[in-house]
Amino acid sequence: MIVVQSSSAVTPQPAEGIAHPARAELELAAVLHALSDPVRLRMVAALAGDDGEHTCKSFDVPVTKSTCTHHFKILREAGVIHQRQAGTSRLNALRREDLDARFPGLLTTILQAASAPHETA
Amino acid sequence: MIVVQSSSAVTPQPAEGIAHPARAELELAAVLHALSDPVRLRMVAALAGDDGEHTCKSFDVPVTKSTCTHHFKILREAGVIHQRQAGTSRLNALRREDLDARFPGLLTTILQAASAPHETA
DNA sequence: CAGGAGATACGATGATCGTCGTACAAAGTT
DNA sequence: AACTTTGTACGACGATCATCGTATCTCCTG
Repeated sequence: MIVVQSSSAVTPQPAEGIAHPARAELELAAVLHALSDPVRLRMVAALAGDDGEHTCKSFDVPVTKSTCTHHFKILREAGVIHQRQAGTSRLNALRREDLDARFPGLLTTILQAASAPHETA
Repeated sequence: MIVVQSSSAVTPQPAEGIAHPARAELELAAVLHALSDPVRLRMVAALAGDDGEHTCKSFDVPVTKSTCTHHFKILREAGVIHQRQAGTSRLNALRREDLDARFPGLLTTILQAASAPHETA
């Protein structure tokens, strides 16, 4: 299962219909809303665990596939994650650089808060 | 169930009747949700401006009094603000200490993000 | 006491949300 | 080709939300 990645500048592919907001267009309210759901918070925490890309399947959340897709859409449209197609899978990655540039420290602080005692649910 | 109340005014609700969650009970998701509304974000930013207490009236938000009350309830129940009765007015204050203790840096970071360029709306 | 000011309570309404099931599409695998 | 895997699309549902208008309450002041 080797994914062939081009060595050239891949150009932030729109990937045929997967729309992502530009860095300058990230809205704080949207980001906070995206992170205000326990399921999504868990997803983001998992993504932040190792900065790699995760398939949708690799998340341990108590919802169905449909709901997962829905949550990923919210996260993507808020600019929290980036989605990239790779075969039958869709790889999800945290847009950490963009978020840090736009809202310095926000992501880190929220993830810390999320892993605080009594909040590990 | 029809209750005829207040005909002979008894035991009105003192300031103690306003319920606030304890520090240990603050939930991240609730806080993030409370702050994910532009109007509430503005209110909190105003409260953070000078750490004093603000009456409900003193906020410049484009909603009616009813809606204001609603937003304050959300903020209070999430533990973001503290409300205290003072005469006919209700004084609102940011629960900065509790928030900082529970979610270190969160409030500061969000407020910074809220006052970032392009987000000053 | 009567009136005004500050704020809540109580619907009501239209919008959005979180969840699901089913159906469908694309890319590997056998 | 047929099947499996991975994920989306489309409704649908109950729940919550943000907003408002109006009625009501409490306190202060004339």
